[in-house]
Amino acid sequence: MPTPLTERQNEIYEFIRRFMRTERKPPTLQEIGDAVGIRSVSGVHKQVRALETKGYIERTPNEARGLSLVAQDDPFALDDDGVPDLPVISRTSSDAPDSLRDKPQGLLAVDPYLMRGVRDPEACLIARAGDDGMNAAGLYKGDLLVVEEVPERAVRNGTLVAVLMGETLLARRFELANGRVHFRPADRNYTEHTFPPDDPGYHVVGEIVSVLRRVR
Amino acid sequence: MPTPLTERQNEIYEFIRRFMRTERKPPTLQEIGDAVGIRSVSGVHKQVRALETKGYIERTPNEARGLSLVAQDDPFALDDDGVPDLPVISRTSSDAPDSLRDKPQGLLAVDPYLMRGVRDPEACLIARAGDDGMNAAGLYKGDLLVVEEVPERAVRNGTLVAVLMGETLLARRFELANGRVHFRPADRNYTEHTFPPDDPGYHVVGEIVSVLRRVR
DNA sequence: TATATGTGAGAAAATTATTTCACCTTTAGC
DNA sequence: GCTAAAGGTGAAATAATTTTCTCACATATA
Repeated sequence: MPTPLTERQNEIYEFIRRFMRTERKPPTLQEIGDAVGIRSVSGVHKQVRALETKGYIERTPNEARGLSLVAQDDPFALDDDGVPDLPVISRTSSDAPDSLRDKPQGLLAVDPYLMRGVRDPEACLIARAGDDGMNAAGLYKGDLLVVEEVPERAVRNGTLVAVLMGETLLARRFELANGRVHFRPADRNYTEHTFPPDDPGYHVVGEIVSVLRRVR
Repeated sequence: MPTPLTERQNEIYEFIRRFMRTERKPPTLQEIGDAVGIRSVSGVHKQVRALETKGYIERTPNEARGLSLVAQDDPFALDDDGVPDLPVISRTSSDAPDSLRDKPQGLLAVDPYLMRGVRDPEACLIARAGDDGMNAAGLYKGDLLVVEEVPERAVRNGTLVAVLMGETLLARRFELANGRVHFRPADRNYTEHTFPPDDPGYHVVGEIVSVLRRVR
């Protein structure tokens, strides 16, 4: 995900997730404070606002328990009937790119119809688009991208891929030309990234299979 | 199985379940009242207390959103908690607009996360966008639109709607101005449609909740 | 006529979110 | 060593919300 959390912020974020899973509702500010040891609500309020601005939670003003996890951890534990649950992934600075699945933020059920052409459903995961560089191709920042993990050498030329640049995950068109790897945005305002193959500056997660987006 | 519920009580109980599934938190008394049509909180309070004494829910006194569902013997009561399958609809010339659900093309599982804000998941269906008039808003021809069926008078101004024009289903922005209904495309190359209300030339299916698209 | 059930207005009581002010620690820069 | 900025903590008061309570009325049924 975008900005990394401080140790304290992560402690609070983890508590919120645990609480929602067991209690089936979001905690209040003082419940958070009691749990992590902050005696004053305003202290909690500040922390929670930090989580919000960093994009980890969403809040509804003036509403009791008015917060929700952004990556939608599923506290209601869906159990499925043939519909695969894919892990929603995010990344913090300390994670290695190839251990993305280790701590999924949550699970999202995806109908097999939206995974047509996938060779291995087990290799699929969901990531959020980190910028608007592919708007002209119909992909927007925040979109949930269903991605099939594929080693870079197996990526077909010209396909849409999810690629990690540092800590942000981007959707781009993958092109290999003249021994160089190009990541092409659909929008002229965004710059194309070019690397020698296997440069540590990027990490191809896989090919984009489908897109899910909440409209309202 | 405990005491049976009256019709009204069941209506309220069902609302609570739907709400908790899509919003991931219990509703407040006024949210319940607004939804089922009880103008006074005390009225709702009484109803909710009845649900509690009959053993359908549990409550924590003085706590905001302090209610939780009690698992019933009936396995479907709490735990149809699976992923809802929505009908995918299309239209042929002979169908009446309001019988869309009668012959669904198929079913598609949609995670509740993609139905946030929906009042009634039962009223949701999936339709395909029939043209590229909303490309600039990120909707493309062939996209699967998750739509909450809503009577036209309940559509909020400025929302994205799915509307039938003859036999094609379009995504458009709905605007009611000067006693006329406007369907605005996002793209200048497409013409805006304007009608007097309830003109037979169009049929509003409902509000667009989310978008699903296969990329490859 | 009782009795049970459902509805509702209005206000009090309790909880919850927000704001204001202040202080402490760490870190980077000079 | 000093200073500024950023991150974290906390007390206290206010604002908004949510729950709870008190009263009343209407309808159906035994």
